[in-house]
Amino acid sequence: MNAPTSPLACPATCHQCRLRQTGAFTLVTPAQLDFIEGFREGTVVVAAGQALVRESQAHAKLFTLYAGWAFRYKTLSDGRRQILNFVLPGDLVGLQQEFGEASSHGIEALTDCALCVFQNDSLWAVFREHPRLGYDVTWLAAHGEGHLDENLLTTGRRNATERVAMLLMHLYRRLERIKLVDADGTVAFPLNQQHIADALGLSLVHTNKTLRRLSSLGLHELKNGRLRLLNTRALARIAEYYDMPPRLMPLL
Amino acid sequence: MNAPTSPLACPATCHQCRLRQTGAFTLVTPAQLDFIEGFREGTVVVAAGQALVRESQAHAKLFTLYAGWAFRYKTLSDGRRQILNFVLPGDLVGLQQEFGEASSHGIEALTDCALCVFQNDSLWAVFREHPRLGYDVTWLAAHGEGHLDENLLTTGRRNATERVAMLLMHLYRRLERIKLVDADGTVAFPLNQQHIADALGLSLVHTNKTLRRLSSLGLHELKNGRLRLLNTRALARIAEYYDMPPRLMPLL
DNA sequence: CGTAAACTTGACCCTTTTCAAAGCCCGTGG
DNA sequence: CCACGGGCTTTGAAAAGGGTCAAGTTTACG
Repeated sequence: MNAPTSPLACPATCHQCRLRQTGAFTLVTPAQLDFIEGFREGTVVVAAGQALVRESQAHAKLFTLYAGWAFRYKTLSDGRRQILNFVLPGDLVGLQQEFGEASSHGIEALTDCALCVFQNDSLWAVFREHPRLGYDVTWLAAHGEGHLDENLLTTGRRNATERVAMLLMHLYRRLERIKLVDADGTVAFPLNQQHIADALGLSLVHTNKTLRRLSSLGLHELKNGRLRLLNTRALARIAEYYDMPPRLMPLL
Repeated sequence: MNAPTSPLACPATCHQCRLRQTGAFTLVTPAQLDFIEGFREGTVVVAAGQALVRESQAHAKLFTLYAGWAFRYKTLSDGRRQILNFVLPGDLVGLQQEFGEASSHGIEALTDCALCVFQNDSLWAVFREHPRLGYDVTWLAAHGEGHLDENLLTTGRRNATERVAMLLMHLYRRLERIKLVDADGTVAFPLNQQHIADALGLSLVHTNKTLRRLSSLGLHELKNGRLRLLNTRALARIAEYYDMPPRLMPLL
């Protein structure tokens, strides 16, 4: 079993949270921050490849990813898998289980992950005692729906080239917001081609060929687990990706 | 212009709401019901084919569909359209716009619709004054995400037959919950094949052929705008549709 | 009745899938 | 230091599921 190798673990207190320093998140009052910290039940580190939530699991925890990548997915009985969305630092996950939707999805750590776990069964307390935070949770849920809408358009109506372009643009922009783009313009990109295929509703082989075509056209470069976009104009045009001005997001 | 023809308009007060009598929704206290009614800004009737929300519209209203069918969709510049989900009576819509997600989708009335419109900009008041209702809104948002997850699995990984079977089962079950199935086992089914195609990420022609195949196998019957499922076992098996025991849903 | 919209069907084409096999990268162990 | 093996990527070739085109046919309705 591979133990997680020095993953940026969550800081002891929310006051030191790296994420809040990125400028991507809404400001909170000290009182709210204290409350959030109290609501936090603990922090966990999970190794790459491990399940954060199993696909049938009825009552999973609510948590915010602090560092690393994860993904939500569903599978059919014969093994076909659809990745629903990627979970990046700052994302709140587990609302659906919180409300007892057993239907559900699995969540798997793509890289070593650090996460802040919240108390089970006390989400209601958040709403009761800090309506503002409840409102924020709803904001996040609505925002997550927006991502799913986009992914649905992608798998339902875009062709292979457009799908790949969309994925690259979308992930890159999300990483950019939380200041995960390196000075040299590259970002860590831990997905393998199977993940990309499963996220886009394509086969592995066709994903490979499409990826290859885009990179040979000079649109992107993907090596050593790092992604660099070489022609964002073209990628955005192909994908019809319109990035709205980045808005501040709530962070629990 | 076709004026809406006697569509079950919303009752004057929420106390007479037909939906609350279906047993599908959670009970609310009289105080909460009064609050909801106060939060309701008015009721509107919209004719089939009209837009409830235009696709670029920045600040749309929040509303609950009272009667009729609608659907949320997104389109690409060349006209390809993806239907994201169908909106049935009791569904709350517009959260995303409420939070200023301009990205967004359009919503179109599929049949004549009656809806309860809530006050703009005062969703926050709901959370502040009735945390319980805020919690319910979040529940609904999470539940909606569950639907999108399922649709994403469908368009991403199911084949044409499975997709159609899924759509029929899913809609039928939803209608069943809100007591819209007739005594003879049929339900009103206002979708045309183009809608089905757009929801499933298929072409019109292929949708037709698939639908035809399923009905000639005796799995369903679709005529005069009414749907009857003749072999739910088979349909459920094909689609891998597992309906969880119906849970009570909040209703605003 | 006549017209338009919606549904059907057949034929052909193309994107994507499936199958198969190499090649590559890297960590492990002899 | 090098052989071995496993995961991931690349390629080629063939098959298929689904898309596109082009007519019909039926149904809804004014």
